[in-house]
Amino acid sequence: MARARISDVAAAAGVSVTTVSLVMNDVESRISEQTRRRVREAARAVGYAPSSVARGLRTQQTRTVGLISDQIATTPFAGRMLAGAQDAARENGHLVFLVDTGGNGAIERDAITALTSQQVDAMIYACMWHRVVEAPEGLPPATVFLDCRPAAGGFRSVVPDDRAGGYAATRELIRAGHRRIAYLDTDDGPIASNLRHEGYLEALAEAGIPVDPALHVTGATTAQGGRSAAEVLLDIPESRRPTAIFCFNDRMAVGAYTAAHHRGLEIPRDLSVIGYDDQQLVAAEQDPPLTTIALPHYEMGRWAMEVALGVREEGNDNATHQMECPVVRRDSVGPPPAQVAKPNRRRASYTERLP
Amino acid sequence: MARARISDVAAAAGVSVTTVSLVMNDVESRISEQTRRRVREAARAVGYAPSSVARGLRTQQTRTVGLISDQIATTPFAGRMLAGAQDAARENGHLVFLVDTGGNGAIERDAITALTSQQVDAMIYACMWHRVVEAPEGLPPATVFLDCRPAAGGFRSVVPDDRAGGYAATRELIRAGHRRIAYLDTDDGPIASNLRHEGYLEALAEAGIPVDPALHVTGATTAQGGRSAAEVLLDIPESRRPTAIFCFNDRMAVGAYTAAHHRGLEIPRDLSVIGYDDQQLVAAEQDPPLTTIALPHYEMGRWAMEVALGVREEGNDNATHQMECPVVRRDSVGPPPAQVAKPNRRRASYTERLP
DNA sequence: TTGAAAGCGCTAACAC
DNA sequence: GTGTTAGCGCTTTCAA
Repeated sequence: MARARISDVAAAAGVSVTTVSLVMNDVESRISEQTRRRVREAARAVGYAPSSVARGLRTQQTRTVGLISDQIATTPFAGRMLAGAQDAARENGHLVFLVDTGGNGAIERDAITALTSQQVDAMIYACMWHRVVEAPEGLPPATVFLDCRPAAGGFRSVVPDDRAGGYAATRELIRAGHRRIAYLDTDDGPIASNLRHEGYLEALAEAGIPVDPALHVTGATTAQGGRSAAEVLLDIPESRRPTAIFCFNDRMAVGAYTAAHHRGLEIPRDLSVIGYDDQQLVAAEQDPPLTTIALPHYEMGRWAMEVALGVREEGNDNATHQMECPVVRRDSVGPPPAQVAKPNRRRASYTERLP
Repeated sequence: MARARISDVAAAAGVSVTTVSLVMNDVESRISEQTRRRVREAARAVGYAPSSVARGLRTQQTRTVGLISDQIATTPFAGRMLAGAQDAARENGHLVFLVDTGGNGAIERDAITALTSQQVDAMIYACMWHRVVEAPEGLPPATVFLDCRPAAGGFRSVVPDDRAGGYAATRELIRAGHRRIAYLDTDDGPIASNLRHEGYLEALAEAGIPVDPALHVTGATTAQGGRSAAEVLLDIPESRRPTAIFCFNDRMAVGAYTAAHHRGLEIPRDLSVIGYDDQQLVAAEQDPPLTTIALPHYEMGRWAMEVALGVREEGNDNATHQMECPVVRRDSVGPPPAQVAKPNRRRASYTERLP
């Protein structure tokens, strides 16, 4: 059976289409309560669902948003970001078109064309990790960049505050009593790498801890990469060896765990470790559960959508919004082992961050 | 500046809108090559992008698909499934509306209404793990169920062949020489749990291996759950202790690793382990990398989309399509340790499955 | 080989 | 309080 049209409802209720339209859209109250009821009943009776397509054509507003992302498939981060964007879209009565380009330029161009043809009300351009990107041609100027920043500016964008995150991670270790703190960095070149390093240096400087270049090592952003880099650190003679390692991400932190275990070092008794990302199914499942810095993916997704839909006022059309990365305390950070003497057996107990 | 309309192109090219429409849609070749060129040039000149909304209203085909899923945020599986669906949609010129309901019934109902109003050409109802579900009201009959099966039937659906997967996993261990093979199951009650168990029993029976109830243990589907359950298995006196463990999923297998390591058992020398899911950032990153059974998420996503769009013919509108779960060989399966005597130091080398 | 015109289902300006 | 009608931008039938 074919879709019911507004005229079917009008006929069934014995009114005009105008009346039906007015009732369905809750416009003014110039319609009598009795008529409203009759219309609504008729609509239900004929199984009427208004056509968003016809409405979109008429009003030139589709109540849809386009979300272009480079990779949803290969990173498990995507979920939270999409969830935030989705929730905000739903709360504002919008549906989202999701297009995953896999980083392919041709697909990206086609996606922009297709979404433009669909006359989406707003567009979001998302990356799955913090990056600086060339803004592709054809994006509407109101596009919001999510977890990335357009190289030439000109768009609103939201990214994590990696510098503050690096600072917070290092502060966390300093506060636990550490002075020989390593930064297990990556050489894969993400923009976050430098930013977190800056935060690390800032926290060190603030605490009056001299920088030891030997404590800055690098590796690939994998468990294996983290393990190799951690081994370099643990090879340092004990007097100068780090008592705590701040890892670029959770995966590398897992590698640091492995390296430590292979030398009989127990975490956090002999070595404190802090990660970054708060990656689901990774950070919390380690033994001991990994203290880490969370990327505010959900919040960034929500922010981007709200700004894109215009429900959140953001003054500058050309500004990058930085979002805080909170510390998630678990059990991989404790006080440093007692100097020179026997290792200190006391084990700090940290509790999981409350929601 | 406002969108260019088809009439703008017509005016610019000095032809009628009919001609422009015909050219833009590559209909017949009744238009002279010269006119075609003129039209295309004019379209480019005025920056014309046809309105899918107007076209959708006219043709009653929107070239959009609705994909409703219960959870994209909380499982890292989603990505591959979405990627498969996306790719198939794109290849067929369709855009996908993604709605994540978080399992909330009210949101689900609203989503179905919204997608119906958008007049999507097809609909997919996806779960993030293999389940039997109550089909919600209002789904079009042509909806395809992805990674789940409607309890009452009546829809096409695609799910992983968990029974065959359990069989394959167990076969893999039998072929490596094991006879005392445990099934580290879950008591969280997913439908896959029983199916994989059936496959396990079938492989055992086929090989003439008697079933030892002590080798069937259960736990929560987490690393911690896997660890506790594995400890029960490893507490069994060595003569009857399993030499291989088939784990319900990769996370539980990680727990089995931990339990083994805490007893000084080396994998795969002293104990072989096989997982399920081939979960990214988990299976491959273990030490040693975990041999596992892959869930065909990408393929299922693609299958569902192709069937939904009608580009793949599937006879029965009421049939459940089962998809193979391939073995992914890594390094956690080897021959059983030599009986009674000293452990066999030989270590089997398996190579990663080629793409 | 090309064009005129109807109409997809809805909203909103205007008339009553 | 309610109804008539034009028109959103396109496709497609029919006529030339």
